[in-house]
Amino acid sequence: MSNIKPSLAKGTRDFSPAEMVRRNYIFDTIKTVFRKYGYAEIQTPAMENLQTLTGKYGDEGDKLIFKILNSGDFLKDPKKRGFDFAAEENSNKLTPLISEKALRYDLTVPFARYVVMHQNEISLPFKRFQVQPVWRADRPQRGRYREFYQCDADVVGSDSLLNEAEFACIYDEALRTLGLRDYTIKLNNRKILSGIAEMIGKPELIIDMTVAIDKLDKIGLDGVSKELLERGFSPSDLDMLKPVILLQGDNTTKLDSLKSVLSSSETGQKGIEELQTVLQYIERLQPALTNEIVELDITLARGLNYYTGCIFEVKTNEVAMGSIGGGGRYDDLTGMFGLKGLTGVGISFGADRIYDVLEELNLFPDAASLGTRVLITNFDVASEDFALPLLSRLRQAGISAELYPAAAKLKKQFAYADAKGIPYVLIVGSEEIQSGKPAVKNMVTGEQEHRSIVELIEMLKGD
RNA sequence: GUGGUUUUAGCUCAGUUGGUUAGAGCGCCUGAUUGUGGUUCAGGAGGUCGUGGGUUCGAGCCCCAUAUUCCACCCCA
Repeated sequence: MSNIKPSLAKGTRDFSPAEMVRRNYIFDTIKTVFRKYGYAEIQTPAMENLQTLTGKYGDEGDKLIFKILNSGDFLKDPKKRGFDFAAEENSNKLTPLISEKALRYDLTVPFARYVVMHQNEISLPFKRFQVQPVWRADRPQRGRYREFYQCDADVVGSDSLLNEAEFACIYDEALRTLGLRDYTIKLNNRKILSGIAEMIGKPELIIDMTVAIDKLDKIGLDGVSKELLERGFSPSDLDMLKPVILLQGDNTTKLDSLKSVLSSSETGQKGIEELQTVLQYIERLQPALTNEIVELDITLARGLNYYTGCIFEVKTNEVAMGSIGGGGRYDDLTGMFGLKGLTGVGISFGADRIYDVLEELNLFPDAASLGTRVLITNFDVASEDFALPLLSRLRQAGISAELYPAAAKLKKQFAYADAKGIPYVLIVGSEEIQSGKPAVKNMVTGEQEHRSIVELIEMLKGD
């Protein structure tokens, strides 16, 4: 066995016990809110058939899918089919011959596959949530990993805009429960963007238009104008676009101005109506949300091309960080798997980014109450004999307890408790065994006193 | 995929134009304290300088390749 230096695969991370406590706190909070709104959890495999995933995320996305090499002699198949290694310029045509499986790239496409495969068992509307890792062969950066967790909630088979409104509430409730105080839930509608493109008379350039104006807060109006010109828009198009992009005021004001600007576009009007309905629903569900936190943002485009209606994006205003969540409606979610006419709408929380935000704002609750509550020190065989039944009694009472596994020096045992953040240490030496009252030391205050076992259990339970 | 950047002790980082034996803080271990952590004091261990080549009398420092970290694009959670 050669001496290999241990290292992590690029863009992946280990999670220590302390980190897991915090990550689970985030996951549990989000899951609890999902359940509260009627979403049920599912899981799908880490790997899917490559065919299931390719072509769903665009050319860029396909490149970022982690493929799994076939087992055995994976070159056998291309050889048998007469694959001409010398003639092919790149490996694209070889890929399907040597790889049949890939790691999931997101949770939405596997969910669509799930719905189609289980259509006879599920009843519509079907509301599911899913918290699992996804993998992307992207170049890692801060807040950007090759393995990261998505927390998705989607509903299929309901075109009601109540779903959209409830997602805004879910975002609000989860983020508020996690301790965030200043965040914005941005809302837009793909139909409005289509309407704008129609208005200019260049509906075919909608993707180019949205990609460019999505960058407004990043590169400013001048940057956006420059990019629009590069992408095939004329200066007169820009004159028509500018007032729309720079729309100011509260949500009602924005919608009113859009109504007149997009009066010629049926699609645009539809989008405005949808947003109005969503905002009305939110107002009745959670009046504090409207205008305070939910903000209509025409420049919000999001990369995914399959959104057809409402689009969400959530940003925190307390820390400089990319979006911590996003989502939207996609008509015909399952069409790619042969099940037509099913509409879906969903959102996603970026748990890894939320972690960074909570850490920066110091919002994680004290982890001390979650680990071992009490450590029993170990002197010798006699003290072990006394400690073992006590250990069981403590655990039966629901108290997380440990006996130090060796008769090490007390100094070492105390240092262990200290390093692990265990708040109480029991000392059971010969005196304590005789009296039946262990000494209990509070590691925070340093106080130490003798307690009967009954008193001890009461104290540790109540605390 | 494009351009830059980082890598030296367990961790965070110094290290002069290329020149003896590569340093600090924190952490770790031992003792002061045979029944007491966190504070204090004394002592100690720990480094193929990311990896592989090259230049040189001599390389942590210069050159090439490669991996890795972080950053800006592209894109995205």
